[in-house]
Amino acid sequence: MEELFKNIDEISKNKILQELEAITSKYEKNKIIMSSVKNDDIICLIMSGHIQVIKNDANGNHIIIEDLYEGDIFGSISANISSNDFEIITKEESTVTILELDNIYAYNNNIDLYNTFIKNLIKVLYSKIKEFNNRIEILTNKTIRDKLLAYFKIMTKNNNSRIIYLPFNYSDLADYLAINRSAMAREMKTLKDEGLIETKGKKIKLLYYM
Amino acid sequence: MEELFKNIDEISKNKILQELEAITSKYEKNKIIMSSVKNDDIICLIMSGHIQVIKNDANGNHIIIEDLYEGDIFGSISANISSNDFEIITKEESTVTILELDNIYAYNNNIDLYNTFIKNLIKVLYSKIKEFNNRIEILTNKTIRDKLLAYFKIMTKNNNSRIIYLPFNYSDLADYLAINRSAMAREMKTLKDEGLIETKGKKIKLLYYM
DNA sequence: TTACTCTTGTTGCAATTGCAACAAATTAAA
DNA sequence: TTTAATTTGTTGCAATTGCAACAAGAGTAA
Repeated sequence: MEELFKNIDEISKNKILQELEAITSKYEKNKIIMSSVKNDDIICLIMSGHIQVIKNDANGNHIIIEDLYEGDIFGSISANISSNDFEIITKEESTVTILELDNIYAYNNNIDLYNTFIKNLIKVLYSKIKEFNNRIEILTNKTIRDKLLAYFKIMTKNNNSRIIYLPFNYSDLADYLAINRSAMAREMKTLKDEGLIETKGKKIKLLYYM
Repeated sequence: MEELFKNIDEISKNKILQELEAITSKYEKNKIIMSSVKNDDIICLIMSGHIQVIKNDANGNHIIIEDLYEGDIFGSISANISSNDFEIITKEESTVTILELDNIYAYNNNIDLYNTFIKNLIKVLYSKIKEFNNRIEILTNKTIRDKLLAYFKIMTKNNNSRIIYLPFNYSDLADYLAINRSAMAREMKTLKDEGLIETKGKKIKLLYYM
């Protein structure tokens, strides 16, 4: 079960969702999600599936802002997601639940249950912040090489292993790092030639010390 | 009063801080803050002053990760802040309070007070996420021009005005956008020459429609 | 197997950016 | 006010990156 409902049984979970007037929707693969919620301050929780938040800019760049799986959240959070050039796309059939923050604040029944839920929510928000911090650390590097190395470093730290299994293909990785795919491929080759990494498909082995 | 203690009077605030075993420290201007807290999951709240989280990389780049004022939070949040190349620097004399998440979870007295505090905390975390989302939107642009325009767009949205007062100098702005200062100055000149903006010191007036 | 689609590797070239260095302007301090 | 320190503007040049185009490879479905 997702982190947000940790230590909460199925019945209580449904009760909370109902009392918070949560809206759950199911989407087929490769569909663009449109929110019908007017309120800006919402939390969208992925109950199942795989979703990406994408930014398409005027130059035809296709950037992966977030790559999300079960238990992850995203928001209208970015006041920007409502903007034209953002898209939320299902990469697999997915189920999404939308919670309005105002309802969460207003909620007052069932103190014990509420407390558990709220604490879980804080954990979820906190880890989102951590994740974004990592993302920012990567993106603030000026060169492609440094972005790649920063990405490797964070993956290594998260998985406690010097062998990285990319969660997406190289084209998507470039979109995630906001760099040009072929320029990235060129730099990957340099890293290999210098003996810093070895790759086999989506498996990358780091050969240097950090 | 900061958002975190909204609707909480001074006495109750101190009570909460005490019960959460919060540690408050005061720092002179231009000091590097070192945390003595071992725990990774902490929330550092700026009670007063001005603080920057800085990343210095091997190439001598000096990046402003966060620019923070009273009421803002930062964390060891980035698992990276403990890392060598991160620095937390006071730009003015500042007071910082460190809260451990575990203590917040464990807290159980005084339900009403706790509830108010927790809801405030959720708001604070949520707005941090929004802020980071904006930051990521800016940083994922490939060109300096697009980074500047994205920055202007967000500033315009936040302040609901097409006149922007930069919160820092141009050198720091470049560090914040993770771009080279002189290359940024060059691009600013181009924007001016094209009649898209007018500047006077730290005041920037947008002349185009979005 | 064959045909088709999607992903990856590679390359030359143009555009953008970083870097360094210095002058001009502004701000702060004595 | 005078001096010193910091910030801003500018430029040429080198390095990096984006872009486009295409070949090679991998994966899928018929």
